Amino acid sequence: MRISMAEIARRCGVSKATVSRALADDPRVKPETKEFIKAVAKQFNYEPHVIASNLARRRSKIIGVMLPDAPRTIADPFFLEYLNGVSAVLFEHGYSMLLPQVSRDNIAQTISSLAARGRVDGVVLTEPRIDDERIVFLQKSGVPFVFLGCTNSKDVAWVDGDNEGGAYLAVQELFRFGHRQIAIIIGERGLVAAQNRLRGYHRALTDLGVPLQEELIWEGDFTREGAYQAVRTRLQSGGELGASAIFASNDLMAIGAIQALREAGLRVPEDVSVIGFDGVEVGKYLTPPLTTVQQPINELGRQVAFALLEQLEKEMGIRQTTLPVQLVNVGSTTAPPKSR
Amino acid sequence: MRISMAEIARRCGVSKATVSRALADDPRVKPETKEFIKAVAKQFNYEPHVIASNLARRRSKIIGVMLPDAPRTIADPFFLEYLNGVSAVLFEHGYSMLLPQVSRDNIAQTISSLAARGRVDGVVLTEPRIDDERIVFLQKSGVPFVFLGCTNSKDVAWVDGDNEGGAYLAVQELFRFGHRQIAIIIGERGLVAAQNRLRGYHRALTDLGVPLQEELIWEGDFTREGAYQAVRTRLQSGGELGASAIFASNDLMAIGAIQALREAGLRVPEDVSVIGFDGVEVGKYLTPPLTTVQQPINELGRQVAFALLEQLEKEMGIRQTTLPVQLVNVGSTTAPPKSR
DNA sequence: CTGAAAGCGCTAACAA
DNA sequence: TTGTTAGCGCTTTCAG
Repeated sequence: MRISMAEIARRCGVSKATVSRALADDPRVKPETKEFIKAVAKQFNYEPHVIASNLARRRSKIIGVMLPDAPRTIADPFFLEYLNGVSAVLFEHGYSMLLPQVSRDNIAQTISSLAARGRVDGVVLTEPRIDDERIVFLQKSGVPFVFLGCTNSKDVAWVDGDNEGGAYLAVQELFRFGHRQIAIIIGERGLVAAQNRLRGYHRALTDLGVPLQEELIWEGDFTREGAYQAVRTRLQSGGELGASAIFASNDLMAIGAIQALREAGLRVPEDVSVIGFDGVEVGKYLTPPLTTVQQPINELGRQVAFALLEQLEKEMGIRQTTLPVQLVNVGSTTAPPKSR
Repeated sequence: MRISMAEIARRCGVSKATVSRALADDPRVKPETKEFIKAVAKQFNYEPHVIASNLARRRSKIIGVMLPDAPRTIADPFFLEYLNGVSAVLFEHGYSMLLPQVSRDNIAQTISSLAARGRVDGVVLTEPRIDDERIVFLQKSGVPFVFLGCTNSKDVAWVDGDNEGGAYLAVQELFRFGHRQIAIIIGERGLVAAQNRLRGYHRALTDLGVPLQEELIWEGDFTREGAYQAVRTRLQSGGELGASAIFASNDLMAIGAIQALREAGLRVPEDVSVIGFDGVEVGKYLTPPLTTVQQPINELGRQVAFALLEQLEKEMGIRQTTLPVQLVNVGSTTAPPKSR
């Protein structure tokens, strides 16, 4: 227990109110008094009690940050880079992050205790699902919130990379290389992002005049293991992949796919081309580096934070932002199809 | 603004105190009253105001978590896995995490505002430096704290992997493969972990009767770029590496080293063997998977949290724990030296 | 420019 | 078993 504001006030011969104002640089305090108080505070190493201050102010200066469930989070470097962007902006503005533990089956409870009065000033969420139930809870609670990833609900703030456009780019690039049998490993159905990337794939093929083939749409769940299994199964059963190129809906799945291909003796990109989505650091560590649709991951985090702060501090309306994506490392894990 | 405890009390025709007790399951409250109050609270969707409650209780139920500076954090997947372990345990016990932004030059300020009365109940820190100045600040502040990584100060709680032993294992394994020219890429000098891994390297060579060679100790900083440059420089200047095997003090550096080697046309492990340290997920994604000294990363996080909770809740003394490490993927990026 | 006083919403003696 | 009474440490009207 260290010194309190009351104590400082006593030692300065002024009231608590004056100390409070002086430390907040309120212009109504006489300069000399202010200097004096500040000096005394420094001398005693006074630090205001944030909790009490927040209680009086009716705010917490804490933002709740919801990441996907544990298994995804730990495996996906995307979220670390994202988190870094979020936290950088939040801290610049004096906010701290609260990372609650969430599991799929107690969403309602997590949300409501997170959004409980006074606990957090706002919430940022990731990976909206189609008709995400969290949205209802949050709107009811009245706590401002922003999603990383576009939602299909109106009146919800979000920031997202151009999922559909990115997928389109990837498929187009594979087509340019000469591929006509292009498979997609989709992400967990139910996630808006997975849906949009699939839509980009569809649109590209249609525009390019390539007939859609249901058997080239492979189920994945955004994890490396999922994609690994998806590819492995195909190679084991038929022996033939049926595709000369694979567009994986995220980098982790691209990595899993590549592993499965190599284990089966297939070379990347000589035998099969692979493109990922996200542009995580890890992709650069591979040999060769992963060809992928790069999202500005860190910037996504920053923008999410900004969007929330605008709601909190500037009382601006909700904002929906899409950031551009770009293809990187073209020709690294991509090449023309093997001629027969 | 939702309903308050006073309001619930009024509606139940009891005092705030009784409501408070009822909701805390205090046995002194008559069962019927308790049930009734709980029912009313539920009906109104009452959530206690955590901040106020904590103010009254003189605790925050928040733990400050200090990670290394931003550039390291973002690049090193180790910390995400670690963080997951920490947070899991903390949340099981009702604590939240606060991740402050830290930079090397405002450590004093960060620590003191973090440890300021009431803000956090305890702090967990990573990567102790030799004679770490944070320790002094923390001890002065009186806030309980635990380090991930052993310190050279007495009376400090910490949890660590067996750095020296792990390094010893790695070198021993390379020796078994027949290597005699074993280089080490060390971590940032000043970090206790870097020092201990180097010590293990020394001890192993000495025990194995291999003469120490200063020119086989390469400077690194625990980043991929640092190790990449370290290896690259060597290959460019002399052309000869001077080593048939490399022990990198962490996985990220092993990855950087491998990149530099491959760019120079050297194969891993046929031409040069590489062993890392940590056992991060990413290592498994490489082709071939990285041979490394695996630490129980998630468990390290859990133990750090437990050690702190013991101090907080059980008033147990400080605890120092070392967890075992093990070599994994032997023969993956390691092989006998090339015969000439 | 400064102070007094009234809370913020809850907990915890101490009484009853 | 319950209520009363003080706070927790700070901010913020409202007077002066």
